[in-house]
Amino acid sequence: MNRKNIQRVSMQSIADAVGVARSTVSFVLNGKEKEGRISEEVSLKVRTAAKKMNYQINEVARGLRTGYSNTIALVIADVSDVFFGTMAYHIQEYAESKGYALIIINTGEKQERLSSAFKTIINRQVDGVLMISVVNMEEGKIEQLNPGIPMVYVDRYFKTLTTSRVIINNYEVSKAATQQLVDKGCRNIALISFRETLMHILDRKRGFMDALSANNMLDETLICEADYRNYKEDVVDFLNKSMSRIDGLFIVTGGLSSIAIRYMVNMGIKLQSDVQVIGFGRIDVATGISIPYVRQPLEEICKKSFDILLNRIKSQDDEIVDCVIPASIVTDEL
Amino acid sequence: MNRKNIQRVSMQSIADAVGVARSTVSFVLNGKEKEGRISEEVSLKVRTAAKKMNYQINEVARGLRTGYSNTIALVIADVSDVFFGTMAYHIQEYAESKGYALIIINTGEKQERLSSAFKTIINRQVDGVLMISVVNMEEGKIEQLNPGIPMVYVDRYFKTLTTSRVIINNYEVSKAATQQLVDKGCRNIALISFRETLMHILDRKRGFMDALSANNMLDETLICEADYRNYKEDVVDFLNKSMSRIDGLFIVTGGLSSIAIRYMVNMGIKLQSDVQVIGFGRIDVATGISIPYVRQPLEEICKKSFDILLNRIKSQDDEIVDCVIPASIVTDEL
DNA sequence: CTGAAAGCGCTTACAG
DNA sequence: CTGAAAGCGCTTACAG
Repeated sequence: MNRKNIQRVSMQSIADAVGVARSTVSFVLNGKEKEGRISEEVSLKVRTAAKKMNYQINEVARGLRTGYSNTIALVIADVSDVFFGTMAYHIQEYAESKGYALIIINTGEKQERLSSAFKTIINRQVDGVLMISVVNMEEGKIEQLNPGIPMVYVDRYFKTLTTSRVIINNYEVSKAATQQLVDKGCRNIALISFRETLMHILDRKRGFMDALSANNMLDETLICEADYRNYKEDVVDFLNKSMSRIDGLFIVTGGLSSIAIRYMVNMGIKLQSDVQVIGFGRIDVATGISIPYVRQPLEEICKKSFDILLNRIKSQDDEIVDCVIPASIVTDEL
Repeated sequence: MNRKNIQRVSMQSIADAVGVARSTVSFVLNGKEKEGRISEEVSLKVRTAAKKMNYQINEVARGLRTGYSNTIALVIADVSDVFFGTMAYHIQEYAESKGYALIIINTGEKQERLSSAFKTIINRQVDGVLMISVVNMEEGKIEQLNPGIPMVYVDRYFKTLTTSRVIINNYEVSKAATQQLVDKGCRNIALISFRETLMHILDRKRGFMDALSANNMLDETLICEADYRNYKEDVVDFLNKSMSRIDGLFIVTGGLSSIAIRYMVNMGIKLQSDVQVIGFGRIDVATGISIPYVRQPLEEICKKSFDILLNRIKSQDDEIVDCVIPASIVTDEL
């Protein structure tokens, strides 16, 4: 049974109204008058009729015919997280401006949900995927999870996987941030990070360690690598144990920063005097003190990712683009 | 030019492999063996082949044929906001479990973007819309913006518009929250709200005012109605002017709470001793003090909204459902 | 019990 | 310069 309650105007109805073939309507409305060798006059008539009848193309029909749905998918752990949500926002805005709809798929960081995501993506003829992959992925499995359509990895990436990607200069900015703690006079600097196989986390850790090694200050007992399934407890445990020895703290993600700073505020620790902190991403915590952080240019990352993806979709070449966008260390006004 | 690089298995290829008509395949794979009067034996062969060949239905083709895309849209101000992002998360999860994909459309609270949203929705044969409408909508305009497909208003609603909706008990819970401030001994209780035509905001204000009137405590000069385009400044201005006179504060949204609490923390005001606060939505601010708030049961709201929408899509009846889900006042542990 | 056929609304190679 | 026709991958009323 077809959906009868919605009567839409099709190219055929315009063709009937104007008195031409529907192929003519299609050529005109797609701006291919040249290709169809349609006269100025007919062209104008079609346009006018289409506007008057308020024609809206049926993307589903076009999609079936052309193989392109003008839809892209964003695969993400959890849109309700500010970091991911902000990416989703920028991507949707930009995609819309380019005529694309955005399907969002949450994975909850679960590997098995990636394959169901790809099923959806294939079923719906999604044209391309912006992928923020899943935590602690087994290296071998990633390659298999290739839907065979254009895909760009955003923010997170894998060493062994050669796909286009857009990331920030994780190593360099982390090294600089750590050095900044040293420059402020910290001598016992801790790292709060994840136990992870994702490269961006490893790069941040490497930046931290190289900076401290260069200053002969590395103390491996001051490195906390939380388990992502249990990171709140892990961070709190670490701080309970080590806080008294720490005068500087580098934290590699926004989620971890929230936890650590909440803890310190609750414990009455004086931020930026008892202990200097630098986090990743704006600290969304009203401490009454401004805390420097690594600012990731999310809008730029999203637009760049989309551009690369779109180019890949349209040109069908298989060139792999590896784009690094520099992040900077900033301190917001209160 | 068709997309040749992806070779997918169609019902036809299964039909060829098994040696039946593709209509038979369709009946079997849709669980309509009865309707197509297909034998057990053929049915089994088809299923086995489909599994072996890893058949994935083409939803675009089915959509064109049936008129249903198995896609719903969430229209929202801004996914990067925690409140909206959390809704998006729950809706996507639930929709996926029911076989639906979720398209997200941000409006940025702009009226004109609603009509472009509806264009997308129509173009893509979206089956239904979960609508979190736009701020300060002109009443007359809402009715016109009807895409003619099933729609459920979520959280926000209009007085004059009769559509299905899922909301919380804004009036009652706000009255109770305000009364709670009175019970704690506050005598100069302020309201921070928006200058708005949306009913949920008006209801919250009404709850506040009725509670204070009943206690003979209403002071209209302690009501701040911020302009949403400029709400941060408006809130700060109000607090600058009135903070000294206030011992209780009721704040009607999470966004406003953030601003107000940040301000107070920065000014060194002692929360819950200098001034008692109750907000809407969890206070995402590490103050070292736990602040009570109105907890909106977002997952429940989202599921209920989706259920109502789905029912409307499937049954095609025009019954209007008006669902009120009770919110509660809670205080989280630190 | 099963298959051929029409049709959803497009696009585009082809014929005239 | 323009139109008839095929086909994208499905669903389903219909004929046998």
